This record gives sequence, C-alpha cells and structure tokens, in this order.
Amino acid sequence: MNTLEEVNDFVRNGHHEYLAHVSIDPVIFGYHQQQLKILLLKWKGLEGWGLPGGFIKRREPLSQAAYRILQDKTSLSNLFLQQFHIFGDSPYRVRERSAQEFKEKFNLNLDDCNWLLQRTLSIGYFALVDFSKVTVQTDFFTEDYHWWDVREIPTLLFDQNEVVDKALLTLRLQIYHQPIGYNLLPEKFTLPEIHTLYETILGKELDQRNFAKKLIALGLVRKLNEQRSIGAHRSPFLYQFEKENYENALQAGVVHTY
Amino acid sequence: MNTLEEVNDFVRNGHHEYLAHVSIDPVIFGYHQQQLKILLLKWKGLEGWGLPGGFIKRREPLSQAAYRILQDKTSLSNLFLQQFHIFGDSPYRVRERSAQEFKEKFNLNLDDCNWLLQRTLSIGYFALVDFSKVTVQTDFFTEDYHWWDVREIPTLLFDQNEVVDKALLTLRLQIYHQPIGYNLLPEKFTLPEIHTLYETILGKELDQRNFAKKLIALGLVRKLNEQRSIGAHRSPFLYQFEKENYENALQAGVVHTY
DNA sequence: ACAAAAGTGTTAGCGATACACCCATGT
DNA sequence: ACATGGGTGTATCGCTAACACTTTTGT
Repeated sequence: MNTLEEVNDFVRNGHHEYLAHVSIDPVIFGYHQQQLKILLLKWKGLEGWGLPGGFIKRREPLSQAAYRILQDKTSLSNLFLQQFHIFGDSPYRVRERSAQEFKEKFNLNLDDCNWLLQRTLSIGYFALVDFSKVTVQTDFFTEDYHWWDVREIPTLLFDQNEVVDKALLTLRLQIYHQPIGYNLLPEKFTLPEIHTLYETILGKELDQRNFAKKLIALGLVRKLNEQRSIGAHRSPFLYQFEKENYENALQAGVVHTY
Repeated sequence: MNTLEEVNDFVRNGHHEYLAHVSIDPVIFGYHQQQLKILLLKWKGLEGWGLPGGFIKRREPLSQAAYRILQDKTSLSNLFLQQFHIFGDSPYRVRERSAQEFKEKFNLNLDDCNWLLQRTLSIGYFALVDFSKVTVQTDFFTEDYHWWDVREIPTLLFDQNEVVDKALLTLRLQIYHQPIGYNLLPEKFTLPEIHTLYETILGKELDQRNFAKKLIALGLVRKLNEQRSIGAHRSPFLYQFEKENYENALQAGVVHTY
C-alpha cells in the first residue's frame, strides 16, 4: 500500500476485503551481535513505535493471514511462526476510536461507523527469523523501522508493550519445546553463539561446559571441520543442527535444562 | 434467551450489542467418578453436540466475556478459566454461511448480510470446575446437555473436536503449572482421587507411592483427621490443599513429575 | 608477551524411578 | 474368611550443578 489512492480505498472499502474487529500483531524476534531483537515500525502520524500488524482477509485461513503479513514486511517465507495469545482486555482494546482522532493523525476523513474506528482484538503471533536474511519492506503508513534489543523496548502504541512482554514470556517457556535455535541462528554457528542466545532468552547465566556437554551428548549439534575467524582470539569451531535428533528431542521434551 | 421474541431480536439486532466475526468457545472440564468429563450442549436444529459458546459484547473486555458466558451456563462464579487458542483455519471457520441453511435448521429468516452468517473465529477457553457445584442452564437454543467422558467425545459441530483436543493437550502441558487439582476436586478429597485425576489427565499410570510421597513431601496437601467411607474397603483419609504452598509451587514450577 | 575468548572433565548430591507387602473394611 | 482397595519405605541410577585451567589467536 503505497499510493494515497490505495490508502483511501483501504480505509473506505477495507471491510469488504478484511474482517473488522480483529487484527494480527506479530512479534518478530531476530538475533544479532549477541542480542535478541524485535522488529518495530514507526507509524506515520502516530507517536511511538509499534508492531508490524495487519488484518485478516475475509476468507483467508487465520494462519495464512499471519504468514502473509509476515512475508509482506520481511520478505521471508520460511520462518517459525506461532500464535501465543489474543488480547482484548486492555482499555485500548475495549473502547472504539473516533473519526476526529483519525482526521488529526492521518488527515483522513472517515464515517463515524467506519470499520477502522471499531474496537479491535489483537491476535499475537511470534516469529523467529534469521536476522541476516530479512529485508524490511515499508509502505505508506510506515515511516521507519528498527530492530530493538528486547531489554530496551520503548513505549509502544496501545497495549503493545503487553503483547511484547507476553511474547517474551512465551518464548522463555517454550525454549525447551520449540526449535528456537534452529530459526534464530544461521545455518552454521559457534557454541558461544548458541550459548549466548540461550542465556539471552532465559535472562540468566548458563554454565558454559554443561551447556556444550549436553548439546553434544544429546546429539543435537554436529561439529564441522570449519572454524570462524573472530580476530585476536582463538577461532571457534562451527556447528550445525542435527535436524532429526533436534526435532525428536523437542517433541519428546527431552531437554529440560542446560 | 428463552422467548421467540428475544431470539428474533438477537438474530436481527445482535450485531449492535455483540462483535461479529468472533465467538468464545469454552471447554468446561469436570471430574466425577474417576472420569474427566466435558460439558456439551445439544443445540436445537443442529445435528450433534457442541460447546456452550457465546459472543463478546461490543465494549466488554474479552476475559469478562468468557466469564459471563461460563456463568450463564453453569451458574458458577469462582472458577478457573484460561484462554488457550484461537481457531480460524478449518474450512468451517473460513467460509461464510447461507441464509437458506438458517431457514432450514432454525426456521428463521435472515438477510443475506446478517451478522450471524459471517465467518466466525473462535477463541478457545478452558475451564476447570467442581463438578458437584454446577447447575447447567439451558435456553431457547439448547435442547439438552450432558457431561461426556473425554475418552468418548462424540463428533461435534464444526471444528469443535479440534478445539476439545487442543484443550486437552493444553491441560496436559499445564498440569504442572496450573492449579488443576484445586479446581477440579472438591474441597476435601482422598489420595486415590487426586492420583486417578492426574493419571486420567496425563493418560498414563503414575506410581502410587511416589505420587503421594511427593505431594506430601512438598507440603501441597494436608492430611485431615477424617476418613471417607467407601463401602467394603479400607476407608481412605481425606486431604485438603495447602493453598499457599500449592500456589507457590505452581508459580515456581517446582513440581515436574509425580 | 599479553589480552581476550574458546575449549575441555570430574565429582558430589539430589531427585526420579522402580518395586511389594500389610492393613482396613464390609459382606 | 475373603475380596477389594488403601496405605506405606528403601535402594539404585542418572542427571544436574558446581567448579578452573589450558589453548588459540592477533596485536
């Protein structure tokens, strides 16, 4: 959506194409330079940053809508995506909006009963993406984008800080049951990288030796015959996931701690 | 909703009071006679059984809506209720319904664009109730109700078998992190009762001695000076939850196995 | 030579699991 | 007395957790 014409059509006739009252808000996690990050957009006319949300088409399966929205923003097609909560309790999600608000913020004239003014429930999805493969797409509504360290998330629009918090909580709870590393790390990675990733997500220190020991003992990763050069230090070996073992272990929930 | 007049008003004007496109479907678990059961309703005009669902009012917080719907059906106010998934992928949740279908099944005449004909996403909640305290309310749409053993759930309306399956799965996953026993058992219960409850939910045998040992060692239950008479057998002692310890243990996730 | 990060083994303690016999009660 | 379900203790094994020094690399 890039021209003013398209935007006007979306605002006025969007309810013929999309479901009112429900939106999808994806929390996109990426991992880069030892930091867990979230992709946020700066919306035109609105103060502050927000999630790259979107609407569901009238006859589109829900999960397909989530993939479409993700793909539109990141141009990634093969990513991990999971629904984690639906938000409909905060005051922002209960009250309806006014046409005046829209006029002031976007300079768009809306009918009082326009579909965008109605209360919207938000379905939270979280995505795990390989940071290095993402190219962010912007459009008419998007002024800027930025990957934010999860420890430094600014104040977001509406109740979206709550959405992000819940996503992080879910990520932590599921770290032993979902292919977290598989989707956040590049194909080849070093032990210190995956070690720091887990420490970052869990927000606590994990013993270096025990961590490596367990990964290897369970056959979750395979040591490659390559090393990465990291400057004035010993060169770490590269590893790959043993896809089959890894997935079996997750299913069985074998891995409880590191 | 009991008179035909009320029903007609709901069908024709419900969209002024309720949000279209979204419904709440609660899976109500109860435990009785060593069986985990689910409350299902027989809807008038529809073949088969279904969940006791309802709609969200326009300005009603989501979780409040879930409580209201639950309370309307069970007359219970103090119950455990948790959102677990939103369903919007199955063919039933994608396609829209026809006025003709409504005419045939309910003998109600609807406009082609009536709000009840539109696609509806379903928010799944699961509730844990003390079976002995429930009195089920029926209304115009409800022909009958029945508590079904979870191992014998019949074919349900739409995609609701999927909803029930997912609720069961979630219950199993959360058994160590949610006050499962607290809400499904009466205030006073015997060790064999809680033991069988956990076996039933997890669908596997748990060692009797280890189970009791752990419950008591962690101080989750307190032995009372009362016994229950169960006929021609040794009388089991009654126990109560040690509320404080129990909740602390859940929060900390202390209990991993039995 | 030095600074910074990678790599690597052992031990102690705790918790999970496996296992079988006696007791209470009503008929 | 007998049938049925309730109640109880111990020993082994495996996993977790704690812990520090040597190696590599570039400057």
